Amino acid sequence: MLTLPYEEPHMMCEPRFGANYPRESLPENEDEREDDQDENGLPKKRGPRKKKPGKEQMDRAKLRRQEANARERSRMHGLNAALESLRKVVPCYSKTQKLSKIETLRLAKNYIWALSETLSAGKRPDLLAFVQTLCKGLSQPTTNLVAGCLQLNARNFLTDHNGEVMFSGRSPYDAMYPYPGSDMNTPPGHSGSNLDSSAKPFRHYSYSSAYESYYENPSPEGGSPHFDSQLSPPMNFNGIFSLKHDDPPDYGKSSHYGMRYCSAPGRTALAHNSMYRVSPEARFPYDLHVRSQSFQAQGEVNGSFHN
DNA sequence: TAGGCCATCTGGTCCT
DNA sequence: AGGACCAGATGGCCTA
Repeated sequence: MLTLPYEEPHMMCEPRFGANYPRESLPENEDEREDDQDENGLPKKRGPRKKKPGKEQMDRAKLRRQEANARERSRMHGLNAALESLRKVVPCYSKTQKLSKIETLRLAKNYIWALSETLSAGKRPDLLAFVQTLCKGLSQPTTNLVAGCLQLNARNFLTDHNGEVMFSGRSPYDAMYPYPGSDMNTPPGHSGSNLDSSAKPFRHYSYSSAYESYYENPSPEGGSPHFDSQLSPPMNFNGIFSLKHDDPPDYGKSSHYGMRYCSAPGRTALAHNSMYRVSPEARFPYDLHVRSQSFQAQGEVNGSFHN
């Protein structure tokens, strides 16, 4: 049903008028419309003539419409807030380069799916498959973003001359985002940061701790992992590359891709299982071919999902 | 400049 | 009757 909107443009509280109707082309007053024709110029059907609303009803209708608009705005703001919180728990969160709404939903769906697959498989997942699942159906830029996260993180994932995984120190993001209530493995001089956190919007992703908790306490009695952080999903993959040896001098400059940071209060218990203090062979939840694999991840992901 | 994304307005529908 | 939810329409902003 097409009816004229209630408000005149000058009556609108909002700067913009919902422009379904080209108001300039409409008569100023509904009374001025041709009574014998409908909006298509066709003769109107006869019937009981509608009683014209009085001024009081019109005012009331205006008020109700304005209230409905305000409610709708508020509802959409709530929806956006929920979406923003969702952005924070999917990989590659950035304050500065936000995923679009649709991409956020897609990535979240893929993320849940990938994690579910991992859990149901009950074994260490394959990185590439995980990333491919993560990127399924995403746009090219978002795929690049996700794959870029991996690639950047992989720069900090080192192996020694035997091909063994080396863990050294904190990740740049540990330095950038001081871990609340924890100085675990904090080398002297690493507690602070000379980097402006506002310029490092991406959160550090941690995969291992939650994963370890899950697999080290397989029985329900053993207690489920404490994922009591609002912003931390149960499991994150990107963080597997967050291990650091040397900070690249251009770290954070050459790319804004980053890693998830599980730093919310309440994560301390998990942090004691952190990747930084475990043997990679014994604890690291991932296949250790990730280094070579990850460097081709972006291309393979792109190839897999965008052809 | 075209296209993508977004906020907003709006009327319709459903539910309480 | 009124609120929540939804989808369509439109214009603004930004970027390639």
